Amino acid sequence: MTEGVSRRQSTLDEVAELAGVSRSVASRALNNAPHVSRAKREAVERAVRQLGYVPHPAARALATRQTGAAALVVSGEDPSIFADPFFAQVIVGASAALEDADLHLMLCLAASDRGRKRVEQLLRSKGADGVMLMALREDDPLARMAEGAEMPVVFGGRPVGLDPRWYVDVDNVGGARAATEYLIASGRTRIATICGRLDTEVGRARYRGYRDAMLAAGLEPYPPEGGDFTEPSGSAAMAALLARHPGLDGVFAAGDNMAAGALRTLREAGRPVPSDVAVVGFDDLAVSRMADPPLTTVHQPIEGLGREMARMLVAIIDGQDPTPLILPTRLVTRASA
Amino acid sequence: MTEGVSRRQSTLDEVAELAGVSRSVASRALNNAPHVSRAKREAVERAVRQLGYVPHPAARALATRQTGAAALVVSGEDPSIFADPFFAQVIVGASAALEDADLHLMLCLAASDRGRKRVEQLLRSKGADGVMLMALREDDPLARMAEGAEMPVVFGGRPVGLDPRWYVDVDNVGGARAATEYLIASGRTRIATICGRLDTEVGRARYRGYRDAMLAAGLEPYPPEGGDFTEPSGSAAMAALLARHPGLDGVFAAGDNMAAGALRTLREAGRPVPSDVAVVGFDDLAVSRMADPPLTTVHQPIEGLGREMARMLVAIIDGQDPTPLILPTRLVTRASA
DNA sequence: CTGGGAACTGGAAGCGCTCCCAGTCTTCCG
DNA sequence: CGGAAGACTGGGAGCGCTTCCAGTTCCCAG
Repeated sequence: MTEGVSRRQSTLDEVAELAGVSRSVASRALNNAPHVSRAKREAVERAVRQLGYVPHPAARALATRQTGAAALVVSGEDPSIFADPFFAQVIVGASAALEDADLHLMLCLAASDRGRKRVEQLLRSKGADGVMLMALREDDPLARMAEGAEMPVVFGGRPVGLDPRWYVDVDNVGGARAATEYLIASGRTRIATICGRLDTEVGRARYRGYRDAMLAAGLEPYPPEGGDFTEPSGSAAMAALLARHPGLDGVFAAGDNMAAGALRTLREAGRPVPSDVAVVGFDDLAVSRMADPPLTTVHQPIEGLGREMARMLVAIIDGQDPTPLILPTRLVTRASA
Repeated sequence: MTEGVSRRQSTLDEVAELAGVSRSVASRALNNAPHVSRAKREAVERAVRQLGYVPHPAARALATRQTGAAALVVSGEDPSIFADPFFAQVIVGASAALEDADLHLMLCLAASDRGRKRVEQLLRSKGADGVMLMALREDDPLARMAEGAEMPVVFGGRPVGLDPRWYVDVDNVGGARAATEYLIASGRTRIATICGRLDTEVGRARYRGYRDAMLAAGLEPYPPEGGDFTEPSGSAAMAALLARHPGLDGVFAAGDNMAAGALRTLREAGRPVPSDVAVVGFDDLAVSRMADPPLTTVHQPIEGLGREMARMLVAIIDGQDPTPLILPTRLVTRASA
């Protein structure tokens, strides 16, 4: 019961000595491996408690060649891309799943060259047991590094032009199609789109979904009006759209932040939503509920994305070979469309 | 030039052998320590490049007793508290500063008991070189753990009832006072407040600032109407306030999310902002710019908070003893007040 | 009572790196 | 030209843990 508060960090040797067993037995007891008699196991446990012993992670890592950590790397030249609440939710999910596997989470914001270099080091030095990779753009140097890495790598969202072995993605095409179809079903015919960066697979997939739905309904898809998933870019794109196609009566924005920006521009332009222009977003971020009017949007399981990525990674680390996963999306109708 | 792509991870011994030097020299060359002749240093560098050698972090950690990582732990029983974009910004700042010091970022969301246990292990096993601690509540078990830890600990925001040696905080009292004074200066007299959790120092400090300003102006401060920094809580608190004090003409909300909620309730209640009720928030999150009307709020340097925490931690790790830091806040006037 | 196997035990060899230290080689001053 | 300060060098002892393996002990069928 006497929680030891020894100054110096105690070692396994000390535990073994106090328990009157050899270091090997103590080690086995600790990792509850077989071949330890009940008596000694208990003696070791007692000693551990008495000494307040905690194994030294580095030593263990060195011996087992496992670090006990997984990395989540977020690519993007501007670190503020990470400020998008999207990532926070991914992290919540990933963190929970990693906790279940008793792995620590290392976070790498690979924005600068320096940051990328460090990620590369991490990959090559086996500084983690596995990596989750997010927000890759076309020709992202991180993709190549990851390919070469001898380490489990799970992609969050498919990277452009690559077909990785392990990834978790969201049904972007289906979601975008559903959103557009909803707009069409509500009687809109001049439906434009504000799309995300087209050098990302998300951006492309959502545009593809929009276009598919338009074509299927015999409508003319608008050319992509580009945003970068941020609120200001959505606002600007909406303004451009309004200037070019004043007669539009519907907008599918490939992200809620952009949709919020579009809403702001429409409000400022005196175009009531949804009576004049209907707007549908994508993501179902908190902002969609707080927007005015509340945003009809495509819900995607963001936390689930993080969770599944982590789970998949854990499975790979455990020697399994899970199959890629595509998470479903679903339309959430609110007031904006 | 031949980037080696050896399957197995190469070791320092191999580098040394290839360079024709001893392991010691190779090690010194790598860490550019003194006592290595120019020739050998170059030979080592060449060998490193040829082998694509990257030092093994665990081995290094074991030998140096330094892990090369710092942890950011966010406390809170509900992991979704972390979804607040506030933390994302803190992370961006901290990440950048840690990168400068070549430290990795470990993220711990200490929500469950299990999570807390893991943090404790981390603290006691020296699994990181230092820790940044955020969002502590009154009687947070994490505080005690941190006190006992023989590891540099920097607090982000002062914890309730403790006076830690190292912390970075934001001038919450001053910011809240400025916000309230602004409301007063604009002629409002019946100014209520929606405060944050009063079991956190932030919540208390902001209420104190509000109260100070009210008293100084000879006005009667309203009793704290409680929120928990989330949008729904702000909305609910506003509704309660409206029911209790229909005549109020100003509200200071101790957080932008809550302010956004208040705005929503006011809109739904048909109380125009700011003509009828003026609203000031705190945080200057993205939502404040996107709100309708755009929110007058107290800007706090969130990324700076993260950055300074990390810098302070690095300084401590380097053996210095920096003094606590209180970052300034400043009022940003927009349309809501 | 035996022999044989299963269950247990602890010595020892690493894991890959750092760093102390004793020894070697320069170099330069008196 | 002798010698010592000073710059280099590499051997070796760890850092704390896991794990292989040879040796012990124990139990039970024969």
